[in-house]
Order: sequence, then C-alpha cells, then structure tokens
Amino acid sequence: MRDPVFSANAMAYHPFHAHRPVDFPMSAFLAAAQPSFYPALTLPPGLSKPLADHALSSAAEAGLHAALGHHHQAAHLRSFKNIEPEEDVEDDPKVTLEAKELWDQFHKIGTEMVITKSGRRMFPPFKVRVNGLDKKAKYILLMDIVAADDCRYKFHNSRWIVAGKADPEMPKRMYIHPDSPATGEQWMAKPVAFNKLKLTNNISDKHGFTILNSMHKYQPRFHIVRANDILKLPYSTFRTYVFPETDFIAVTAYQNDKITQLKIDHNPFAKGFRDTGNGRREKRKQLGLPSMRMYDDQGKVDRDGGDSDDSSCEQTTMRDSVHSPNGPVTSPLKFNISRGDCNESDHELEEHDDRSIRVSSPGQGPPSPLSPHCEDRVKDKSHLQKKGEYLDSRKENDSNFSIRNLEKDKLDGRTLKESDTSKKDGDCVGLRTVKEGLSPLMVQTESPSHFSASHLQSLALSGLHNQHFFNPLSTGQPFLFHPGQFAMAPSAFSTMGMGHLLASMSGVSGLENGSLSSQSTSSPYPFPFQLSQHMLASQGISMPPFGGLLSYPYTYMAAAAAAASALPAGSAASSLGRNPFLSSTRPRLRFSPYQIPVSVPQSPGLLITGLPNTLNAESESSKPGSREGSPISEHQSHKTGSCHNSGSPKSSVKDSINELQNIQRLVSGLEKRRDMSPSDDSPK
Amino acid sequence: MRDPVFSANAMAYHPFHAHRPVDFPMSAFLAAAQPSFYPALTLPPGLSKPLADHALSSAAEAGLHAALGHHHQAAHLRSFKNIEPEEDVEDDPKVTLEAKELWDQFHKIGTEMVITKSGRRMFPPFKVRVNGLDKKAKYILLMDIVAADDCRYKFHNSRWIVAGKADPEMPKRMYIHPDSPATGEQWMAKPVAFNKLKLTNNISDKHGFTILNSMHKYQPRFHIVRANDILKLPYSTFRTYVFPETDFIAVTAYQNDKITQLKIDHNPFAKGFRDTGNGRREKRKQLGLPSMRMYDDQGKVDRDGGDSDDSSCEQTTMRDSVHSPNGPVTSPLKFNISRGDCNESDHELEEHDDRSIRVSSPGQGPPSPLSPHCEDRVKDKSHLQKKGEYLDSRKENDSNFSIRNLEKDKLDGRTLKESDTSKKDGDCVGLRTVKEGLSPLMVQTESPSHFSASHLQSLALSGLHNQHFFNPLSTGQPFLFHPGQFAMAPSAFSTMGMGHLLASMSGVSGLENGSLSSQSTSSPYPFPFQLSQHMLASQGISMPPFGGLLSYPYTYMAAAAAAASALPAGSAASSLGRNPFLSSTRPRLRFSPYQIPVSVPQSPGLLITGLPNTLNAESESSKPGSREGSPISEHQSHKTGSCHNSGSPKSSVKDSINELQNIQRLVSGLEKRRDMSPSDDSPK
DNA sequence: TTTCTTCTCACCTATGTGTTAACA
DNA sequence: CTTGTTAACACATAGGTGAGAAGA
Repeated sequence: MRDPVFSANAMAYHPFHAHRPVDFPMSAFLAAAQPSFYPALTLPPGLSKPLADHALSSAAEAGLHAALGHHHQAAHLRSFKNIEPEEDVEDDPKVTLEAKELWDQFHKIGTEMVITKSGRRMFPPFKVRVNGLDKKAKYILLMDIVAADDCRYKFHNSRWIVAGKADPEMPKRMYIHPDSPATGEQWMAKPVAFNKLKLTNNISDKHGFTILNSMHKYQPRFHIVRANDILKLPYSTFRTYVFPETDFIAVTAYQNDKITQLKIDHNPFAKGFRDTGNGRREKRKQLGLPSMRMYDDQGKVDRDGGDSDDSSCEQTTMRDSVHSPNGPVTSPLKFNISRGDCNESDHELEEHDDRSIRVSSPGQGPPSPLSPHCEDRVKDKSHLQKKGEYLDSRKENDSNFSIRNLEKDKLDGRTLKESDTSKKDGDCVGLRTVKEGLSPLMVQTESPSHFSASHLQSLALSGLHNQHFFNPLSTGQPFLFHPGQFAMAPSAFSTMGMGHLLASMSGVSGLENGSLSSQSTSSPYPFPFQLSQHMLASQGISMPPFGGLLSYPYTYMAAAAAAASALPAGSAASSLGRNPFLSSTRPRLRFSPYQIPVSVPQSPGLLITGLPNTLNAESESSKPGSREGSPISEHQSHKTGSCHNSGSPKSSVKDSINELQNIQRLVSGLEKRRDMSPSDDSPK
Repeated sequence: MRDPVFSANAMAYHPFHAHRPVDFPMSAFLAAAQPSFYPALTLPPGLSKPLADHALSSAAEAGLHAALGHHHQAAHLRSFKNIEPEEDVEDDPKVTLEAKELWDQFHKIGTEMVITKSGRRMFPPFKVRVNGLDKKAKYILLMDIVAADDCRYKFHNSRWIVAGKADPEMPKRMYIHPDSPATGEQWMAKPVAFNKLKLTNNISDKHGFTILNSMHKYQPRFHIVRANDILKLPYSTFRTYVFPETDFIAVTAYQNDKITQLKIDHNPFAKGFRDTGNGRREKRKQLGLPSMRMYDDQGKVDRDGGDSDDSSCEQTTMRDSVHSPNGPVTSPLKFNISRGDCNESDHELEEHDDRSIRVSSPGQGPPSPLSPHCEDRVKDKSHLQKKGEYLDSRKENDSNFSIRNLEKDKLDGRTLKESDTSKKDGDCVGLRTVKEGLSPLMVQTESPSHFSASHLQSLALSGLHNQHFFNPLSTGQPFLFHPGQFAMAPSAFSTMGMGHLLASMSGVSGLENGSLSSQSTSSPYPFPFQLSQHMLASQGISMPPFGGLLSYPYTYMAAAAAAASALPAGSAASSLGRNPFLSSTRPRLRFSPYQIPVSVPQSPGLLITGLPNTLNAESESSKPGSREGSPISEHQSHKTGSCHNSGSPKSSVKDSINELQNIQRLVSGLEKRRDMSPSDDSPK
C-alpha cells in the first residue's frame, strides 16, 4: 500500500529546506516553489516515516534555534514533528460545482465580477460539493483565483475584446476555507462555500482579500489537501479542481447589461433592483425575470463565529428554485479563442444571444478567457449537447477555443448525464470544450517537503470582513511579506510560531469604518491584534519553519519574487526555464495520468495558465471528464475534470495512486480552525 | 522552577482515568469532576514530563483501541501523546472585567437577562481584559454560567424575592471563546469578548446555547486554561475568575423597569426605544438618559470570519464614553443575603435607589444572589469606598450577605484604586462585600488526567448563531450527550476524533428560519452538517479519549449524571460527600492559598456555589481582592478576586506558584481555531 | 470623447432589541 | 386577577447590492 520512498520524501525534505529559515540553501526554497519533475531531488528512498519525521523535527529545531533563538519555537518544533499525518486514509475525492446552472448562465454571457476597494464578494458564490473523502481524515480546503490568461480586455461594442497584454499580477492569496482543517465527514456533509472570499483592486489591501486587475480574466481554483494543520500545506499533496465555467473578468463596474441583470435576478442583496423600482434599462427587463433569489449569500456567519464562522463557514441560502426558469439568459454564448498573444481586436467574444437585445454581431472572435497558450494543444472541439434547455448554439472555433457550452441538463451539476466524456489529452483548463457542463479539471500535485508555488503561492484565511492570508511563496513575491500582505487568519496558523510576525504588522492600518468592534477600538494594537484575533492556532503543532520563512527569508527571495512577478502571463510555461530560481526540483506529480505539474512561482495566474500548457505538452492521455472532479477515477480517474493530464513522469496509474495514497497517509491528522472575528472592515 | 511531581501528576493521570473511556474505573471520572484535596490520589511524584506523557499516550491509546476499535483513533492518540504541553511558560494572568461600571449599574439594580427560545445575548456583554499571560503560550479562554444559588425568584412589589427552591438545572455548557486556542499575546492584545454567547430557556436547544431557568439567579465565570488543544481541556489547569457584579436573574421578560431602561440606554440595538418614540413608562424616562450607546455589540464577527468572523471573535464597539454620566442608575443598591434555604418572603432585595422611582421598601432582605451556603462563612462586611461616583450606600447585612457595592471608581475596572483589599478568607463569590468594584474571585483548579466537573461540565464553542459546545462532563449529565446537547464548534475539537459523534447527530434539526444558507438548505444532512462545518479541528492531535467519552461512556455515566443533576443547588458542598460518585480523587489545587476547590459534578450552578463554600470551609487565609483577578499575587495573589481562598493543601504561595508554573509548562502548545459559520439559526 | 474608476446612495438581507398583545 | 411565557412587531446595527454621478 505504501511506498516508503514517497513517504520519506514527503517528510524528509522539511528539515533540510523549508524548516530552516536562515541557514538553508536558497535553492531549496525555490525548488519547493515548483512542482518537482525530478524525483532525484527528493530525499533518498527507504526512509521510514517516523525516521523522516525525526530528522525533520531535529533539523528544523536546530535551524530554528540557530536562526531565531526563540525558546518557544523550539517547543513548537518539537510538537510539530510529533504530529504525524494520518496514514490509513483512503479517499477518492469527487468535487461538484454547486449552482452550476447559474454559473453556466453567467459563463455563457461572460461572467463579470466587480472588484472594489473595500472588497466585493463573488456573486455566483463559489461553492462545491465534495464526496469521496475519508470520513475521519482531516482536510484543508482552499481556493485561489489565478489569471486565466495574459490579456487585458475591454468591453467594446457589447463584447469583450482583448486590449493588450495583461498588467502585472499581484501575488495571489490562497483562501483557506475557514472550517479548515476539518474531517472529510464534515466537508462532505454539505457544500463547501467560499462566499466569504472578497475581491479587490486595492493593491494595498490589508484584509487579505484577493487582489485582481480590473479588465483581466481570472479562473477560480479549488484545492483539497489532506492535512491536519495549515502549516503542513506546503508539504502536502494538493488536489486541484478547476471549473472552467467559473472564470470571469474582473471589472470595477459591470460592462455587460446581461450580467448586471443576471446578478440582480439572483443575488438576494440586489433584490432592490429587480423589476419594479429602479429598473435600469429595458434590456434587462426583457432578459431575466422569473427566477429570482436563487442563490443567497449569507452575510453573517461566523462569527467568528459568527463571526464566526466563521465560522465562519459561508452558507448560502437557496430560497428560490435553482432550476427556476431564468428568463434573461437563455441563449448560449460562444467565445472564440484568442491566440494567446493578446493582440487587440484580434479576439472577440462571439455572442449568440437569441433573445438578447444586445446581440453582438458575430464574426469577431472574442479573446479566449482561458489559457491562450493552450490553444495549440486543444484539439477536441467536440461537445455533446445533452439536453439544452436553452438555445445552445454551440459553435466550434478553429482558433483553438472551446465553446462554452451552456447546457441546462441537470442544472444541479450533478444529475447531468455525460454522453461523451471528452477523452482529449490536451484539454486545457477552461479551454476544453465543455461537454457536460464544463467538467472541472483536476490537478494533483505533491510538494514534498517544500512549497509548491502552484498552490502555496499564498495562503489566505478569511473571516467575516478580513480575509487573512498567508503568503509564504506568492508568485510575485515568494517568501516575501509586507505587512499589508501578511495576515493571519483565525485558526490558520500556529500563533506561537507566528506571533512575532504579527507583531511586526503593527504598521498596518485597516480600520476604516464603523465596523470596528469596541475591542479593536480599545486595543492598543489596532491592526496587529485584528490579525491575532483571527489567527487560528495550528493544530497543536507549531510550525517554526513557516514563521521563519515568513519573516526571515524575506530578503532572500525578494529579488526572485520581483523577477517572477514581472513575468508576463503568457510566459508561464516558459518562465520555468527562464527564471533562474525556478529551474530545479519541481514537486513531482502524484498521479501521472492525472497530475498536472503546476508551473512555478510565477504570478498565480500564470500558474493556472501554465498548468494546462504543461499538461498538454507532457501527456496526451485522455480521461473522461465528468461533472465531478476526482483525481483518481474510481480511485482517481474518470470523474476528474477534463484536463487531468499527466505530468512528465509517466508511471502507471496504479503506481501513482499507490504513491499518492502513501503520501496522503502521512499527511492527514487532526486539527481545528475557526472563523474570524468581525475585525476591522474598511469599506469606507 | 519546575516541580516534577506536579508536572508528572498533571500528565500522568490521563492514561489511567480520563483517557480510558471504557475500561477505566468510573470513580476516576467522577473524581476528575471535582477539585482534589487529596494529593495522595495523584500519581507518584518524580515522574518526568516526557515519561508521564508517554505513559499517558500509551495508556490512552490502548484504552481507546480496546474500547472503540477505531483505527483512526489510534492515529489520533498517537498524535495526541506527541503534542507536548509548553514547558517554558511563565505567566501570571490578570483579568479585568470590561465595562465594569456598566455592570455595576446593572448589578446594583439587579441585573436581568432575557432568555428566549431562539437565544438571547447577554447585554452587558461579558468581556474581560487579560494580562500577564505568556506571550507565546497557547491558551484557551472560556466561560460558563452557573446557578448562583438554589433559589427561584419572583419580582414582587418592585423587588426580587425568593419564591422557593430552584428548579433543576440543565447541564451547563462551557462556552469556549471562538479564538481559542490562541497565544497569550493575542489574548492580551485586546479585550476578550464573549458576546456571542446566547442564553435560552429552550431545554431542547440545538444550538449549544446556554440553557437557563427563568427567574433563577446565575453567575458567569471566566476561565483561563493554558492548553494548545481543546481536547486537552479536561487535563489542564483551570484558572477561574468570577466577577460578582456580573450575576443576573434570567427572565423571559424584564421585570424591573430600571433594568429595561438601562438596557435601552446602553444597548445599541435597543436604540429605537430611547427617549423619543416608543418610550415605555414614565419611570424610565426619569431614569436613564444621558449616556447611551456606551456598549456596543458587534453582531457579525466571524465569520467566517466573519468569518470573520468568526471567527469570530466577538468584538464590541465602544462608541460612547464608558464613563459617560448614566443618569438613571446612579444610586447603589444593596442586597440582603438570604439564608440560603430559599424560603419565600424570607429574602428580599433591599433597594436603595435614591433617584429611582421604584424605590423599594427596605427592610425585607432579598435573597442572596450568590451562594446562600456561604453565609455563615462570610465574615467580612467591610468594604472600601474608593471614589464612589455614585451614591454608594453600602449596607452591611448581618445576614451573611455582602453588599453589592456600586462604586463608580475607575469605571473601566482598571484604574480603580484599591485602598482596601478585603483580606477575608471566607468571602464567598458574589457574596463578599465588594470593596473596589467587586473584585473577581480567582479559582485555580487542576484536573490532572481527568475531567474537572467544575470546569469541564461542558465545553461550548460558539460561532455566529450556533453555539457549539462540548459537554463531556456536564454536571447534570457527565459524559452524557444527546444529539441536541452535543455540537462541535469550529476548531474546537479534533474532528477526527469526533467525527463519528457528529454523524450521530443527524437527528438534530435546528433549521428554523431563513437564516439558513443555501448550503445548509441544499445539504442532505441539515443539522449534522451545520455542526461539522463549525467544528474546528483540534490542534493537530486527535483526542480519542474524548470521542470515546462523548459517545460511549454515555451509558456509564447516565445514572451518575441523573443523580448529580437532581441534587439541589444548596447541597453542592455536601453533595461531595453524599454523591457516591464524587467521593474520590478530586483535582488538587494548584495554588494552595488561592485555589478554591470547585465542588463536584453537580449542576454547574452548584459548582460555583459550592466553590465559595468549600473555600471558606477549608481555609481562612485572607487575600486582598483587587479589580484584576490574578491567581498568584504579584505572581498570584492580591489582584485576584476577593475569594481567592486557599484550598485544603496549604503549601507556601511560592511553592504553589512554582508547581503551577511547572504544570503550565506542560500544557501550552499551539493550535488554532476559527469562528463558526452562520449555520442554521432558529430564531423563528 | 471614451473608457474606466471611485464614491454615495437607496434598497436589500440578516440579525439583535424591547414592546406589546395574546396566552397560559 | 396575578404571574409568567410566547410570538409578532417596529426599530436598531451591520453589511451586501447595483445605480448613477463625478472624476480621471
């Protein structure tokens, strides 16, 4: 069942690299930031788990002492080593996007998400249903939003067209679900909502919100990590799921009236704009009417509980029928794929809205929303129309762009029957033709004993108003933390190891409006404490390496970070070779056929973008895509999204599975988290 | 610095008692429920910490396996044993009640708290400021509300009078602050608010709210536990702080108009009832007017962070000056102590409100709000009036009741200068004369390797709307869990060990109103999932013993629980001897002079009530009471509340301190938590 | 201009208040 | 009649919407 080599590797790396913030070789850190294609780089096989762990803790502790000299950290390290990952865990995660029909409606029009300085939620809330987890094992569920391509867009003549190269991306932050870590049983009990995540265009955001560039296209990603402690994320295997229908263009104001109307029709908070009253334009009235309030957002959760909650968990109330007839957006839209070079006017969104007033003149191919770099690899344009409730004028574009099929099938995204599971090997995330409602792409990566840039660009934990994040290796700034970037979320990290970091954040001022609690107000340490309050202890183990990495490695990686962040989105794949810091020790893929080496510590967007590319370039194995993304078929295959491409190391699926399972056994444990407190909100 | 004996005892007990849910002697559990006056019962001294820990884990694991046979639990145990408590921790907690002036205002009138089916917050939010903690050590902060006496009250002729014996108390739930565990630095950064705690009279409450009996008097308690995992609470040392001025009578509707007015004047949510508009009675208008909105409650915190909430830390916005002149309640009220037998018309509240319209006719002694049983022990009626901003007509009552002094001193409860620290040994909690604004009583108990009934009657973790709780050894139902009683809170426990328990909660239906999120609604497991979502993983260690205790010991303790819960409040102290389950192995006191053996697994109220009794009965050592409750003077004494009586074992203060410190070193670690998600709220 | 950003605002959800009337 | 409980209610806080004006 277990492969000692992999297990050992996974754990053994810690002491020699990530765990030594000060005196470890920089290359080790960098290596951790990228998927490893070189098994040789991992520690020698044959190490038993316990042994590896011991080595780890000892080394880590030694390193910490030397570097930090903090007596507490030593104890923490000691604790850490003892927290062994769960071993007897067997799982086969299946992920289903909730409210898929809604997403499809938005997607076919061209989803837009408003970003504001004070932070704006995504409207179709990103919510997934997870199955196949080990009931007792602990998992950390997270999401991030990465650039979908390297283009800048503009809405011209009622359609989105490329308007040049993308602007530099801010380091993306991982948003760790506030309930993390929790058992598989808990996660599977109900949909996992990420509605608390907020988007902003404020590059100086102090809340940990996800910073996006307006007029750029993004792709949300969902990650499952079997780990009992947030601090173990960097060393854990990520299973990544991408739902192409959730991509969107960030805007400061809605551009497409159809989107506006769709938002109004379904977002309960916009109920005031429905029909009567402040109706905007006539177009809208024509579009959406019947179905309203299908997807609710629950504002207060946590509370910190309420705040919790937050737990903080986000919950969305489904008051109206999800399948209610949504008048407005019934006609499918198709997008032509751009060539990925972001030439203006070269790509346009081809809109086919039969009932839309703003029917765009077809002909011009809109820029592909996703991975222009995958174009050449996208061969499969075939798509099945299960039961289009709408008028789905699926249009195949020879320009390497997959049509965004808007099939109403079993809107729930679950009952949808797939007559054709796209077997295409080279399907790119978000680019492959959506057969059965845009099957999610599943990516599984392992970051044995070091950080995986693709997933650990940053870790964000958010509560009610402040999204706390951890950004140890953000694409743009690996190991680089400014006060504004670093924020601990409730229960995300061990305060023990992070305390000193928080203290260094006193300069952060995030208290802007009346949302401040008396506690915050009365506290002599306004912001730092906000963070502290929300910071969650790790699962009983301190993770000194992190603390060290967060604070000390700053200087080491600054240059690399700057260099990486400057890379254009289109150069994601190539950047691996170009960037001197990214050339070695990439995390090795766990499941060859399904693994997708995530491109390195670039901008998060690049990572996602690069992923499909890498996949296509490396493997042609086809896997059926279904609604549920599951990395390992029965154990890992079919159910996975379309792009479960295999990575470079092509071992048998079975072997890969075993390896993964072995690793996973070492990773899960138990821990806990909690929501954030209200904290200061600066919506001004 | 460290005393191996104590350390060993603290840890060594686990394996042989609490850690063995099935095959350990029941007496062990019961013993754990009460403070130990018998050091002999602790394990042999000289055991080193590591050794003890090993023994612990081994025994625990073995016991679990035999009892539960859960493969996961084995792993969890393994993890647990490895999570060593922090050793090099030095702390000297000082606790200050926030908004003391406000509390005093209410207290002198006779605080009332509304309890509703859907749950009601306390209004003067229970909030404390903590100092003297070890910056890096992890602490769990919690509170509970226990019966103040065994009387039932009624409001007659504008005053509260005893109306007979108390009704049976429901098992009290510990409310663990959603930020727990967190570092001392975090806790000290700003006031720790427990405003999310909700009171209810619904005995079938599914939210984890604190269930109280209407027309009964209660006393909130605050506890500090140095522990890095909620699961370690049962084995950790509790430092308990009682602020007599926070006691209150639970009501379903306000009885005293003065209280109503005070609430309206200060609770921002009742702003609509201030002055203009719906003024109620004339009396109110006469009473409070100037100061309004002094204490704000922040609803959403966590959340998920609001998560923020989550997380949910509760925060209260202090918008108005805390020291603003509060017109209405400026005259102090005095209470005569009842004899503790709840004879009707025997006790009355003696009200001395100079400006109050409802001036009650003095003469009849109102029933003592606290520990009638402490009467005979209360000798000290002396009280110092530092700087009474109000008209404090302190009245000493020979009937063994301490006057509730309402000194306006340094309202903040911090700047108050104590000219006279009551040195009375026998001061009872809530009964002693309040010198400097009702100094809090500090109680420190250790529950080496087993549950302390006084503190671990139950553990509640709450989020925004649902208060999740853990009730392993509730007074009424030690180890007894009904689905409705057991709820995991975000990051409170290791889901690993608790997962199966949650699963058994599917029968719980808590979704009542529109507050349900779409997640909840769409989830096939409405309530169970709510819990899961909010459940927080333990700090990386599974606590199998707990899981076992929670689910399996049920049958074992049912009888005991029933017996214990049936005991009248007044019999708390005596019940120790009477209850066959409570006769052995009480947790030993840590600081002899300051420790107060908490009486056994009775109703929570009994515990608190019994505590003062026990203290008085056992020791006469006097300690100065100050505003800040600190267990150990400079290191443990003076600042503590009035009743820091010494327990039976009278060792030197210094020795006690060292012992405690040693133990504490073993307890702290690192972990995390988070708030709760909104979850289902059934406010109907 | 054109395109995009920022800000204020009305309107909504969600929930915490005491009032009030109905009820037991 | 008295005492206590409950639910509906108006009104508060807190915060999530897009509209639309004002800038840039």
